[in-house]
Amino acid sequence: MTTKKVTIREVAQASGVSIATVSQILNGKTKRFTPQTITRVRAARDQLGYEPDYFAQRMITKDSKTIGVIVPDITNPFFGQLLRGIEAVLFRANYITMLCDGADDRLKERDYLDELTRRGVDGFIISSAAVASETLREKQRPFIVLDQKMASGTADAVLTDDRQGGRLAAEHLAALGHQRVAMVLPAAPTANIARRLAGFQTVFPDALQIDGELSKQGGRAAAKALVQTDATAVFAANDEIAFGLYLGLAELGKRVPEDYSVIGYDDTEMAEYVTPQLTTIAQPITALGATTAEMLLARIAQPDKVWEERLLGVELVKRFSAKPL
Amino acid sequence: MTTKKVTIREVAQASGVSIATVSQILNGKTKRFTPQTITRVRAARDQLGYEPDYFAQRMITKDSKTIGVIVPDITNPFFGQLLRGIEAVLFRANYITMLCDGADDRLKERDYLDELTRRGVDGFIISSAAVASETLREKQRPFIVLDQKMASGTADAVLTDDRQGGRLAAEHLAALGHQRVAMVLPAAPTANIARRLAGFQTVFPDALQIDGELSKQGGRAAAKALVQTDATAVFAANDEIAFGLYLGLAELGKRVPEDYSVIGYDDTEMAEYVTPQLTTIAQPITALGATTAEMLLARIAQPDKVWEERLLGVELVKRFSAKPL
DNA sequence: TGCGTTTGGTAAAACGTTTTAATTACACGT
DNA sequence: ACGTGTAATTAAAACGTTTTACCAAACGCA
Repeated sequence: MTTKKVTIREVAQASGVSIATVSQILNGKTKRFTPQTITRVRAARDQLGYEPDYFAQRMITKDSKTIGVIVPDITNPFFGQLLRGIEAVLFRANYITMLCDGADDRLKERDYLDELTRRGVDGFIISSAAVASETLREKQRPFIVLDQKMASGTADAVLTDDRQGGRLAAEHLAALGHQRVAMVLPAAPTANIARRLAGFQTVFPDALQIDGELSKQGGRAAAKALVQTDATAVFAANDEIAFGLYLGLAELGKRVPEDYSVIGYDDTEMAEYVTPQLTTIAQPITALGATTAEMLLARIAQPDKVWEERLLGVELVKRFSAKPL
Repeated sequence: MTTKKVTIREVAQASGVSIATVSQILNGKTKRFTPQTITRVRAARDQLGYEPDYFAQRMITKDSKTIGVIVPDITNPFFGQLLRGIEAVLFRANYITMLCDGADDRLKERDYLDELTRRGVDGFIISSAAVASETLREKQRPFIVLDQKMASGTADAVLTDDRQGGRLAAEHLAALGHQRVAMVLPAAPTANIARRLAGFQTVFPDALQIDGELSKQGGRAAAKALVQTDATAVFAANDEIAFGLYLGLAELGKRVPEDYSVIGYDDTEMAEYVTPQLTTIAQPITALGATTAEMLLARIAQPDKVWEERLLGVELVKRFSAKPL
């Protein structure tokens, strides 16, 4: 706090021109100036170590070079990987990402939304179902919603083919000879989870549904309900639940895959490291993040272009948690 | 973008007072005004939906109510949990946290540091070893460094008792009858990892050291080196490595804990869900984050208080990945 | 009445930029 | 000598607050 800030005025002084000149030259509007002045100004800038004051700049040009990202649970490695993708492209475009962990708290997410708006973020990436699209729209900022289809034709969106993912899981189980199957998913599923279920039901119209939060704990608890049924295979709404199932089932003396085949969803890194290695539906997590960020940037650059919607594919990766009946 | 911003001037107009009055009242400096004007102003504020412009405010009062947090790898669940702790207390204090994923890239971390400084963050929480304390100091901002002891008496720090953690792991292994043991850790360990090693060597002065990055991949690769030795037990520098070891060992036809006892470090959530459940040294991860944030806030409130250093305890949690020889 | 003191409030400066319209200087053609 | 055009630069407004010093009116009191 000891060294005081060097201002544009001092640079102007040092190079013997007006502050308007300095501002323009340093912002690349170099057309109208003579080579000498240009070098003179730049030299002064370097020599004094001048950095334009961020807030003063923002007062004029209202953009902030900042994107707000809201995720529901930063503790879930899925979002860690997703953020990698988002953040990488944003950083390359010189944007700073403001990460907000909603912690599954609707109110908190709202607060964040308000505060970030006040702070003039240039756009939002919403990866949580908890924020309604109207709320978002009234903020009058570009936003893109991830993995959560909203009223279409009214916002950008990037989706993965959840329906296909659900079907893939079901088909694999069916091919393995399973007839009685269950899916564990939250009691109030978000749109994307619901689509996974729908896809699953394409093959198993009367699959059992077991309640379970989207977390390891949720899966662990769901195991108790599972063993009461006559199902021989489970489809977990995400990998975290599947991991929970592993433990919950073990606690009840059941083995995977001998007693229960289980299929996860996401293909998070850990899926490969768990025993037995988890058969799961792979989403291109990092690519998902990257694509999202790119689309938002495109929207910011060109606010009036037509709404775009992108669908990314998924695939089944067979490992060892599902076996023939 | 259609509705234009409502400014303090309009509020003043609406309540028939000057903008100075509005500003003061709305900032709680309510002492000098009559109850009626106060209510009148507040009413106008509410009625017009006035929100002070963030950037204009920041131009005057230089604080930004923002903390920059830099982590080396957001993909590692340890940092997810840590962030939970940090973010929760910051949010409660009305601070926004700007999360930056260093992605193990020194240069990127530097860039972030520069940019955040320019944007006037009120302080930094550094959880990565890659940024040097001098670099940090020259930013002239309060900062606190986590789990990484720097030149002491010159910055705040919160540490966990890594040395004790290392010793605990070693003692457990010794009690189980192991004599030949190894530790896997990065070739260029950071200060905290080095302390774990030192503690471990307290009991096993000539423990083998196997190179391995702090990731699942790192552990997986290290397994190959491990099986070349005559060690019967491994101490992994963190849980991620331990998980990697599980897989790597399995790929080589070895079983845990029958062939190798393994002990992890961190007690991340996953430790309980893996099979066999991982014996590990528990750090109070979320508390660690919370404490750090609190200390930084305290420093910001009172920049000249004496440097503080806090040491948090660790404990051994026995599960099933280490067994008697 | 006169005078210091409190009360309630405001004018104006300051924060550090960007941007627009104006100004100067000069060359050129007639 | 005079307009005309153009190239280089700048003065000044604007952005929306907070803060400080000052002011007028009312009050207390001998």
